[in-house]
Amino acid sequence: MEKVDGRLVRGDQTRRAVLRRAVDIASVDGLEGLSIGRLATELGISKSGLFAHFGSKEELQLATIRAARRIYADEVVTPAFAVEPGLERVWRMSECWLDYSRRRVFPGGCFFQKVSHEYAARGGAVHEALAGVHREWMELMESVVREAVERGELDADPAQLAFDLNAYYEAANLASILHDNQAGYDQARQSIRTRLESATGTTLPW
Amino acid sequence: MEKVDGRLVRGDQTRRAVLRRAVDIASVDGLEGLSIGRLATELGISKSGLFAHFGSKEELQLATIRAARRIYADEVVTPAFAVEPGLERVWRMSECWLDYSRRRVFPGGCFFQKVSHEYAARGGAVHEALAGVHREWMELMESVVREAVERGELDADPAQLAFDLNAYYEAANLASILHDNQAGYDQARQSIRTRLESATGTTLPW
DNA sequence: AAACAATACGAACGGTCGTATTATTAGTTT
DNA sequence: AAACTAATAATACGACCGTTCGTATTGTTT
Repeated sequence: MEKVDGRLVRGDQTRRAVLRRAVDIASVDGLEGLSIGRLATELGISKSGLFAHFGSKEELQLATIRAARRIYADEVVTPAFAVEPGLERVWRMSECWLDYSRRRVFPGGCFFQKVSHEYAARGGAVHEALAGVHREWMELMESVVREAVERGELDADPAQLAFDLNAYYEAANLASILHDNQAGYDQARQSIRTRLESATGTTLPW
Repeated sequence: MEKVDGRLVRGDQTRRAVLRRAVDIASVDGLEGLSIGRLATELGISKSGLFAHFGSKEELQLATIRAARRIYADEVVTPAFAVEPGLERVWRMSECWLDYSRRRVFPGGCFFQKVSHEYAARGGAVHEALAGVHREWMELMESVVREAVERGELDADPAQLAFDLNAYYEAANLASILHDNQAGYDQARQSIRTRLESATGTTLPW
């Protein structure tokens, strides 16, 4: 079944609703804390009916990761790619990331930071999926930086600068959740600006 | 009972063994994944006997945090304070931190990074304890940086530099666990060096 | 030796977990 | 309207969770 000329049918609607709730829960309580019974209760559906959509907890977790990745792409990557490649895009991506965290697109802050730490030291398919997303993201950042370098707008090692920027993002995200304030975002913004200005030799126009 | 002229007595020995194992488990599986039954089985003691030492799961978690804090102090703070205050100590603390992570003092990497993310978005005493340790650590870093600034060995905003350094540490720690390699440590070391050199105007002697 | 506290134990509690099996409802097709 | 299929629900299972209880063992104090 799945789809009928673009319209969603019953099963897929449910699946969507489940995953939308799942990413929110997991961003707060993790992919382990995401329990099938709880998810079903919160959505007002039966545990067994929900379970049938995924077949196993691990499949639910993997589907949740894919759903979160789509949201992340929409909220961070797409808007950054709306501006020209180069330094401006590097800056924009940083702004988008901090905004994505600050706006609490996921109520527990960045979904991937949360669950990556949860599964960092464990084996299994969930770990592999998260390691893959992390690699993918770092490579994306690196390529965005590299475009700026190739255009002569930045003098830096792309991998190194991507590492630094990502480190600022994550530190800000954790601090803001842990202490429930915004101070980390301002510090990160300042660090990003300083880091980019020292790699351009000029003052950023933003 | 507790102690007899410095010698540990039975109960305290058990408590120590429990907590030593608890920090290791929690660094991999979190403070939630740290279950009393599992802990007891691994140590070859009874679940109820172990439980009696703490009275509640939350108390066990809080005691585990305190135990981890002692280890962290021994492994990171104390060796850094063995050298003179100032720039050298800033550098040494960075080296100690990366080494603490790399040596896997806790098998899952930095205990506090792991469990801070676990409890960042939740309420309760465990969250408060972890937020407190985080604040304490950031203030310590800041004061170490400030000493270097006051001696004229560094030109920087202490809070800002502490934020950056801590961000590099944590990014390296996560990358190394998630991808099971050392690349993040080299990148962090490079970032720290560059950051400090740009704040001194000179080349670091290390 | 008697009394007392500290420590550890096994068994059991009510709950929740993920999962499997079986039944029922709803939607589409003929 | 009947037949078929996809989607949801009901029920049950064993495993493990944190916690409580009663009891045995050990060590200290009197």
